[in-house]
Amino acid sequence: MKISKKERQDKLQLTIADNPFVTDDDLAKRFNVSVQTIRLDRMELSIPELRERIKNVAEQTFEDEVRSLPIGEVIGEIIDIELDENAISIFDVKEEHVFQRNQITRGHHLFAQANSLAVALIDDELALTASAQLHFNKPVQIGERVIAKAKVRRKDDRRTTVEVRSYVGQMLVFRGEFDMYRSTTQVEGGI
Amino acid sequence: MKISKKERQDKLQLTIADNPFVTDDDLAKRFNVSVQTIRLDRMELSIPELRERIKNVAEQTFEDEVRSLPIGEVIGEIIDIELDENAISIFDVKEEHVFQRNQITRGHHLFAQANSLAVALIDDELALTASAQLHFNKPVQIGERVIAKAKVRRKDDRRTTVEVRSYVGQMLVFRGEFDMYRSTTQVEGGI
DNA sequence: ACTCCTATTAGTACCTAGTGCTAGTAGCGG
DNA sequence: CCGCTACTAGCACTAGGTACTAATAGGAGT
Repeated sequence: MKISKKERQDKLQLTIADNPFVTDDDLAKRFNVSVQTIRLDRMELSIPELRERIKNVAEQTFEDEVRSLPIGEVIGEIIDIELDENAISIFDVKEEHVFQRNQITRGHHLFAQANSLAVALIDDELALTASAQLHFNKPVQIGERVIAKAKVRRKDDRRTTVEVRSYVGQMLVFRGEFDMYRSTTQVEGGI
Repeated sequence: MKISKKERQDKLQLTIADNPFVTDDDLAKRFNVSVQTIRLDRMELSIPELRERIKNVAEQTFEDEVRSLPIGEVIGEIIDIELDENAISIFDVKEEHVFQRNQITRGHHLFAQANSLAVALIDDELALTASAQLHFNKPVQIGERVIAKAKVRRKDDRRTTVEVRSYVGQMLVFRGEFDMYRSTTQVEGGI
């Protein structure tokens, strides 16, 4: 009971896509053909050998790691800061920051840029966000550069209120007001 | 100019951790020793061979993919969902989620968990956050498990309001109210 | 000085999962 | 019967190893 070449190659493609870890030998047994036939099939379909497939999978994740880990402590790049007064950071929206289906920046990246800028702005050992009001005014697309401008609005002995406005070009895309604890007095809440 | 065995093995470990794709040959040249020495080192340190290392990286991501892709783009893991009603997700706080200096979870991760849960809850093609009020009630430490519970509060023809409460054990650590756009009508703002 | 020990190097046979190449066969259409 | 496609078989070779044996250099201890 043999299946056609076309059919076998279709199934071969699906099988490898589903599990890149199968050897030619496995495939030969699965489809009741010789190893050589499998190799001819792979060649016709331009499917690389097992080791290359595995390496590709590994390299993908490795790149993702180096791309997302150096978040360091501030999201975006601070280009200007005067402690307890104001600060500016830029954040370039890349592929990993957007929803796949519509290429719109995921909200937590805009929040992260604004919030980490607010934290950096506080001239204190420890600054924690107690609460925040956020407004997402305009979707940000992949490839756009977001410039966040933070200003200290109010300050008393325990709290600081920071307002952050984020722009793409002249357009206000995000606005947030962050109520921040400072650490000199003992903290009872906040992040 | 030779370095000690101990020092070489320490550096070897770092080198491989940094880049699992190096061959014994590369390493031998880098440390000016023979390939055999590298192999003895790897054996003493129980470091598997190149192919195994690559395979491990690939298998990890492959597992991660099946685990995280079907859920799509949610931060944390959804354990229960009733569309347009309520949803629950869990998020385990690891090293990469905290401030280095105090081991407290960075706010945007709590926001991301809550916000992506709110997005997932909306039974619509496209859901964007328009605005949000956040309250960070208690710092979350590394190693803790955050359980976010989302409930739809109000719903009209264009907007849905979702409330998310996040707990560590019995303790409320975060509360957020998300005002969400739905896509059926054209969007004018929001993320 | 001689021995023991560790570190290192060298070399061989073998393994897997292949590539690249040549050659041969089976079945079918015209 | 010729030609074509599909398939199979075998050999040499490759990378990046494992597993093993053997040799050598240098120092510590006696």
